[in-house]
Amino acid sequence: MKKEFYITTTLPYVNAEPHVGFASEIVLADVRARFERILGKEVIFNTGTDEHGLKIWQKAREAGVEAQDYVDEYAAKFDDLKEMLELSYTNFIRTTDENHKKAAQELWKRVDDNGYIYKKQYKVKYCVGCELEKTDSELVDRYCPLHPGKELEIIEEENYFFKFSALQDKLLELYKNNPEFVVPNKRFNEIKSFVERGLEDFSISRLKTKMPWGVPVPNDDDQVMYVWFDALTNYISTLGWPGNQENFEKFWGTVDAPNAIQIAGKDNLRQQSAMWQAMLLAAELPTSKQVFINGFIGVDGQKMSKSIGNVISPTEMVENFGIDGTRYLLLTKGTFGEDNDISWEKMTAKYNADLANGLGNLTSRVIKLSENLNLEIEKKEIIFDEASIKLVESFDLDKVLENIWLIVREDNKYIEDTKPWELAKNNEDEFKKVMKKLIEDLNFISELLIPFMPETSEKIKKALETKERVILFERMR
RNA sequence: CGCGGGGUAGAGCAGUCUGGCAGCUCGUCUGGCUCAUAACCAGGAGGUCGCCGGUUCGAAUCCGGCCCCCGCAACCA
Repeated sequence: MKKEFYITTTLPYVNAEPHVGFASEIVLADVRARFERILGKEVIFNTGTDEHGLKIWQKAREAGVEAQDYVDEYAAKFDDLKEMLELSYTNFIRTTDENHKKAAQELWKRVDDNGYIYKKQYKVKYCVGCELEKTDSELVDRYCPLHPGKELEIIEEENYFFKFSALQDKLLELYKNNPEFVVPNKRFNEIKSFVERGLEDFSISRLKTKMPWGVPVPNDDDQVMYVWFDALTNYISTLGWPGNQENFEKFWGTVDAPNAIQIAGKDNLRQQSAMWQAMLLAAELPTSKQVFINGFIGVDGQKMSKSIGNVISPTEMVENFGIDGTRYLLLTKGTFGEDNDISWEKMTAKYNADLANGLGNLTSRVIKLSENLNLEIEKKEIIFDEASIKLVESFDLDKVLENIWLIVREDNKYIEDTKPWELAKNNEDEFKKVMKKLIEDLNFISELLIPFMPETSEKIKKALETKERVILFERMR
């Protein structure tokens, strides 16, 4: 079995505060990364920030600051997530990093050398009122929603295009040869039918005079790369590609044995499982091994949005539930790949039931009962069984946690049945026997929790050692 | 006939691929317990599985039709 493991999240675009959907994505990746380390793999866990493009350029100008200063500030905010959610990522790539820009240019050259890039007239609709380009999807009734009735101008400019259409067969072959290339299956079906319907080439550059905030196109001073082409390259630039070929093959893999696991939200299905793979194929590089597509998070049945005012941020969650509480809630909010629904009310209920009353209270009970005992504990070596490993590999982490919580229930019942507080008074031997099982179970739980809730795992171990009472999760009103 | 997802107990969901007693968590009701974070344990109530039809010994599950809700519709992270 290969000893190296590679996983990457998508790179969030730095024009807003970190979104809880991204927090969920990166926590899932974190658990997987920690898990693979336990299995003895050398892990590269990549994340970072996507920092080029029109929106950022505009925002920086509005704020009256240099674009680089603007993205520096935001990139730091995203890097803060590491501490906030106790993440174990090894790489944090920024698309404004010099080595990344060079990699993006090299990828461009290879795609170009293989004949997949050409120049074409590109028509854009331009709203004079906003002084902005508008896409069809932004229009309402053929007009700009901010300036209804005002005819849009058609501007033509020459852009570079990527021959996405020429990669259709290769993509379909990739999908055919890898029946689990995209998970869950329904998303795989979606992208397959999208590709089968036929692909259109897309523009991958912008005129520098209009939008200079991007990676310069090789051998053309007038154009910069369109943000997607640049940003997607991060997954390999983070490995030192193209300079460090050895590292690249070790982690990203080879054409015969791809090794990269990607995780993304469903809004990224096309970009990650079709566009990016097509770019790799065009450059004759190995594709990803597997792309996991997560659903969206809604609040009380509604879309989470600023205009509705129901946004739940990861920062607020950590303030309320702590690091591991937040990790637990994000991991157990529902089935991977489905849209999940959250709310403060539901999260508080789950937090109280599972963490405070469940694991937390059990720990208190056991610690208190074992206060005056000195027992030899058998440390269990086995961490996860085959079934659990399978669940982790398909990101069904909620089910793994559910199984761990079965032990919590079982032990609560065991305490109820054996009444150790009575045994302590009249049956020393039996008391020791009962406590031995409970302590071993709790120790076992703490082992199992390492990838999911590293801090809690440590706290339980420490409590078992020192016999000092500990409130793992304060009950909420 | 644009593409896709969903409709299962008061709430949130699993189960549908591969047909076999309708399940989980929360809430609720009743009882028990006192080691523990007003925590814990047991038992109960609660569902025409969106609707109609078909296949089958048997359908939440397979097939056909319909209704309702929600995303996306390509260069938008």
